Amino acid sequence: MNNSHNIFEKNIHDEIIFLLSDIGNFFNKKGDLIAKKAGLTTLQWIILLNIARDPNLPVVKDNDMVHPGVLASEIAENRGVSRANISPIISTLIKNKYITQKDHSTDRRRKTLHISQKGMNALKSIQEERRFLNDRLFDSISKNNQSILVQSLQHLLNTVSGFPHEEKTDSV
Amino acid sequence: MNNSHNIFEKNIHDEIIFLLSDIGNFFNKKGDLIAKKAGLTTLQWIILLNIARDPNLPVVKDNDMVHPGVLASEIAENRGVSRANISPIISTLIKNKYITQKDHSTDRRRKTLHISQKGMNALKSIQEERRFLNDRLFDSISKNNQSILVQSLQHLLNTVSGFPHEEKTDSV
DNA sequence: TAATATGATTAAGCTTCTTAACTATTAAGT
DNA sequence: ACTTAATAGTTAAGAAGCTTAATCATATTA
Repeated sequence: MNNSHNIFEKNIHDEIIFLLSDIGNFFNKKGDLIAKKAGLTTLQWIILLNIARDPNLPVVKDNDMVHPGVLASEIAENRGVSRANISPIISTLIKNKYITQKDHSTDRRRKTLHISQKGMNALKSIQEERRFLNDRLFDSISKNNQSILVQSLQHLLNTVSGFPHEEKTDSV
Repeated sequence: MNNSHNIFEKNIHDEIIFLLSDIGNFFNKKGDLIAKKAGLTTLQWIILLNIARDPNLPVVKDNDMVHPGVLASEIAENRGVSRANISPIISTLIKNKYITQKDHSTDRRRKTLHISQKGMNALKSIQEERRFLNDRLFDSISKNNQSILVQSLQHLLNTVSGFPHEEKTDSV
């Protein structure tokens, strides 16, 4: 085997990053297939989950106490994408009756988003299939390692996204 | 707080999936910024790493013993994407002298890909910046948890990608 | 030899994402 | 109070990554 051109060292950090990138890509593609059965694209589905406040989503902020419903800008912030990216998808979801839009009570720039019964039904049908696949996926990873996984991933996401100013972080 | 519309249960598997998806997306975007400094898109960079055989990439197959260099179809398989997706990017990389292409010794359908000095230099400059960021990123995750992370992620990737026929898998 | 499979490419089109420009409304500064 | 800033949302134009289908050349197999 000729490895003379291989200047790279084995490095566990790089390895983890590449694994995360590949797995993320895979789930985004696989999500496509499942969501498509309910007539949604992956993004539409994720946005719908945000509006329905799925408790398993990594959430930056939950303003349910401040106002009922969800703002497009809050979804964009949670997803780490631009508002411009969310906007046309919201329009489609409204047009297809998965969600409704209301005027904010005091701030007329804002429009709050609310999931409809049809949207809820779509999420439920997707959820069933997902739950089945996911549970099988984690079958052979121990409970203990699953909880280490969650902690480490939350820590990584917090570090790379919203909180670059954090000086002290808990070790995991 | 009004949670009457929240029919979803807290579920660690869903939580992990969403975290993986978000983190994957983030790294793909962040990779963009770093790769761009070397004049590459994320995909170009990943493909270049495949051709240079970075040992940290999750690899399905390494055919270095079968033939020197890398085939476009091997890269597509490793990345889990179609050959059609890879093709124009290979052309660009050749045009920009990051890689070279040679005829396969015995099979004239095949074209083997080889990284050039310019390609190697680009990878080195990207690598430096990445190494610095990555090491900081994992600062507060213990060595032990890092190795659990690698094992679990490898297991997940193997399960979801190439090996759906596997009946028995090692517990991690 | 004929049918089939493999490797690579091209064309057309979809989804996700971006930045920039725009409107409307609210908040802040002086 | 009045001008300036920031915030919420939309739209337009375009880049990147992906797909399937069609095509061509070469290899394999039956």
